[in-house]
Amino acid sequence: MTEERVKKLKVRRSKANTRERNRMHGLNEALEVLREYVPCYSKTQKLSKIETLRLARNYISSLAGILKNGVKPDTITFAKTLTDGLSQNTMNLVAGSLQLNPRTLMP
DNA sequence: TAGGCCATCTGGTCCT
DNA sequence: AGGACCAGATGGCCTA
Repeated sequence: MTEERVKKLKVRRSKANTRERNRMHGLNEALEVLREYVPCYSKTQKLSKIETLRLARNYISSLAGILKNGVKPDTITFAKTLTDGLSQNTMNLVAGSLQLNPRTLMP
């Protein structure tokens, strides 16, 4: 491979890295917006990416259930649906935001 | 100190 | 040829 070719490939890789970085920043911005739409949003105690996605999924599921049945569940049932499959830490945050004792969400 | 989370780099694949 | 997207690897930081 000629020196010129190697140089060209390095430049191309460097540009690709920059684009990839920007792409991931865009993805993170979108995730940040999503964080604001799910319960227990906090600027100081941010949920992890995976927990944000799981909570969003549960939240959508809860809201869909309310629309389908036309009945609003009690707070504990609502909170249990929201925290299904989430970490203990996130459960505590959700419980706090709904002014519930975290113990009420224990399995 | 181990495990979780994250940012970044990288090579592969697909599309224009 | 070059850009977008993706998944794996790696190293740094934080916390239980």
